[in-house]
Amino acid sequence: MADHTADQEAWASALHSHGRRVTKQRLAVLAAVQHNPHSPAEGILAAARKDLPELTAQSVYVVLSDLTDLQMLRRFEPPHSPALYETRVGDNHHHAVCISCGRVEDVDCAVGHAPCLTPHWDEHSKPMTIQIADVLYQGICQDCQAKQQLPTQTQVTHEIGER
Amino acid sequence: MADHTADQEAWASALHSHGRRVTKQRLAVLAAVQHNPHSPAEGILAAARKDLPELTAQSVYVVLSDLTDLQMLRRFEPPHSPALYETRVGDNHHHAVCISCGRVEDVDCAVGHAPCLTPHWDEHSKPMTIQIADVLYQGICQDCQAKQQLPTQTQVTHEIGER
DNA sequence: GCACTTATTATGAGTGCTTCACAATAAGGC
DNA sequence: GCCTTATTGTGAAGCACTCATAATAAGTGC
Repeated sequence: MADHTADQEAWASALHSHGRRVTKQRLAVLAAVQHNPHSPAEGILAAARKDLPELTAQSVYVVLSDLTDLQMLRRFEPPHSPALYETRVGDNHHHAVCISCGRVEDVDCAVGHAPCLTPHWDEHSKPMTIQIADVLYQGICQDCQAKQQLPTQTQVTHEIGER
Repeated sequence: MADHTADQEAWASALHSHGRRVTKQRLAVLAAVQHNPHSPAEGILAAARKDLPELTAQSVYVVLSDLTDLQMLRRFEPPHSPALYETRVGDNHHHAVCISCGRVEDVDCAVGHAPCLTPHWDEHSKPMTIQIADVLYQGICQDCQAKQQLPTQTQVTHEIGER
């Protein structure tokens, strides 16, 4: 696995290069996102508080937004879910979400750089200059598929569900 | 353009076939979405109230959710924006949003049926059975591009902006 | 056409996620 | 170590949406 100290130093220099101060709150948030990819703000807060109990939810929101703007974090908003954050940035990868349990998996970008797809404009629309193409895959994960096979009486489908 | 009466009759029979009653509220919402594609619930409410002033916001939310579940409407959730609705369903088309003004354009599906893309799973992730691939294109529309050329002193960029 | 049953809508309050305004704190340059 | 200003904490507010319940009206049978 990655070396904690190395991560911290890399983050510190990245923060410096963006003119940001290196605070324990920012480092705690970055470490929490690193170790809990695809987590919502609330989950980041809980994880970061293990190292820094006095951290507040509002600080987490501020830090997450700022670091996302700086491209040090990436925000991802699945339908019917709060925003999720990850440290994997700059590779334009995509996401697959399970419509049954909400689990998120990374999917490599087929092309490897943005935009990875070129739109086919229909005749009535005005073309835009595309910068990014985000692909959201929706399906059923292996675990949920297995659960759906068994239950004849039990019927324990969707834990979070699509609502 | 489309014939209003024909639309109404088509919607009425579709509602019947789903076991729903044909109410003026549902027809007003459908007509409002038809004439204002990519509008949020609030916009649908405003449009529908021109025909049906006593319609309430809560009813619009209920009707939109129900019709979306029935696949008579499609819901689309751009980042930092409330959900948008459209009557174009069943063709798995995609969307392009302008990051400057928020304008939305339809983009035909590259392949024409869902899923239109097959993910390349990275070695650490557990593959899912994919049912839908939604592509979200983000870029700058022609109008905003034109605005960004001119202003040297004026600097009137982003009206809604990415925040 | 008229009453009746039940889906649908209106009313009003409430929830989750996120942001805002301002005061308290602390990072980094001198 | 001190000072300036970014950053964080505190408390409240906002938006989009949902929930619970009562009032209304669509569609059915007579």
